[in-house]
Amino acid sequence: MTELEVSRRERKKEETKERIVHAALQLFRKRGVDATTVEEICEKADVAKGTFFNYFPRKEAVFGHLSEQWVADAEQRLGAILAKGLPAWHKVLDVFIEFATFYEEDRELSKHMLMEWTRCQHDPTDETCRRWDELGEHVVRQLQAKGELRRDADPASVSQVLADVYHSTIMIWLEPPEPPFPLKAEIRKRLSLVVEGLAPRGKEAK
Amino acid sequence: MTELEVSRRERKKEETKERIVHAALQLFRKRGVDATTVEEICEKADVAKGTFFNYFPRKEAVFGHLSEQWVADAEQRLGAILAKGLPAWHKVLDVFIEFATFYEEDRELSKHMLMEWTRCQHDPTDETCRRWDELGEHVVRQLQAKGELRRDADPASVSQVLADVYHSTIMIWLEPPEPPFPLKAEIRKRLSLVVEGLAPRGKEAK
DNA sequence: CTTCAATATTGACCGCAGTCATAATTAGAC
DNA sequence: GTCTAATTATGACTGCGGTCAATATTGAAG
Repeated sequence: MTELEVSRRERKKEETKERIVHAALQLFRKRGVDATTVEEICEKADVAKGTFFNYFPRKEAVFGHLSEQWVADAEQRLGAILAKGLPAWHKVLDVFIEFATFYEEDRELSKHMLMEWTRCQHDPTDETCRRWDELGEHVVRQLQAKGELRRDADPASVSQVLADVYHSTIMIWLEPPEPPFPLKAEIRKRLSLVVEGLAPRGKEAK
Repeated sequence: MTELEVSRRERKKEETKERIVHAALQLFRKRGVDATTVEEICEKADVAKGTFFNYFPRKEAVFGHLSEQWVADAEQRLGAILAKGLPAWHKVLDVFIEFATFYEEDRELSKHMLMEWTRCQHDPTDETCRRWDELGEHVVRQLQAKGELRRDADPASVSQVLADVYHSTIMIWLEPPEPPFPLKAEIRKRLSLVVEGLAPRGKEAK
């Protein structure tokens, strides 16, 4: 078992993980996250309870699997946009707006997903979040290079600020029983606010 | 029992609540939040376990008590600053910077406090958070009136963006084993970034 | 095929957050 | 004082997340 192709073990492992994720998401959607027990998930995935915790440290950690795909997709798209030499900020913004479609589909699920994301956000060992950070910094640096963002601002700070504003806008939108405002418009508004700047300009300044 | 002064009942209630909060915080600090059980808290506060949940819906809800004082203090100080007719943004910033001192003192505790805050943030029935929102909007409107912020920006959005950036900067600072950067400097940097604006100015713009 | 170390699975078990039916206090009415 | 309704306290109990020691499976080496 020294080949490049994955061993049977690896395949089975992947497959089991996939089964668990599928079962979990299905139940989460139907019954809600809190009302779903790990045992129910395991029953549906046909594994023992202990097995679940071999794959995920917490019940909610299954969301991490979604985040992975998420980030991979973002890397893909943003990379493509930046590769062209054109002004890119609006295109970048559009990608994030489009991602928001997912949140609009199942608000309950999205809430828990974002909470899990927040939880992992600052864990230095979380691979997915670190990739997200890398990506953000990369994008900001590129935008700076194109002259679309102030060059004197620290890329890490800027990208974190933008990501925080993005996520917290969604969180605010998710919590109340009914959506309080059109999500995508508000995201556009707030991110633009940060990028365009808040301080008064030219003649408006006193 | 129709007087203005609080009844014995009210007093006892307040006192019990206070006892529980004190016991909880003391144990949280010593043993850590997760390692402290509700029963331990109750033993120390000399009440039964059920009583705890008469006062707080969750173990972590005791932090809400701190948030109350917090917000009251902020209302006080920011009100005073805005009452003077002078330019106020830097003073406002200073208040938040000063508040950060608390977080620097007990990082473990602060982490849980902020998580609890985040949890309540979007609950429309949470009195404390609603007051915080009010305060934020009020401050932004005042700053707009003084010409220190763009007047065309929605006060609610702006204040939420600033609050989010503030809190998430602290969260990032709190999570790793050791502080990754000087907290206060970073808060100043990021909030200024938002307020001063990110887009390139004048000759730097292409 | 047998052996063996590494890896994966299992489910009985534990600890604790949170509930709830019952009991005790309170404060006012009479 | 007694009675009563409303409020507050209580702790036995439940359900579930998460652990872990025991068991089974795997794959390679001999």
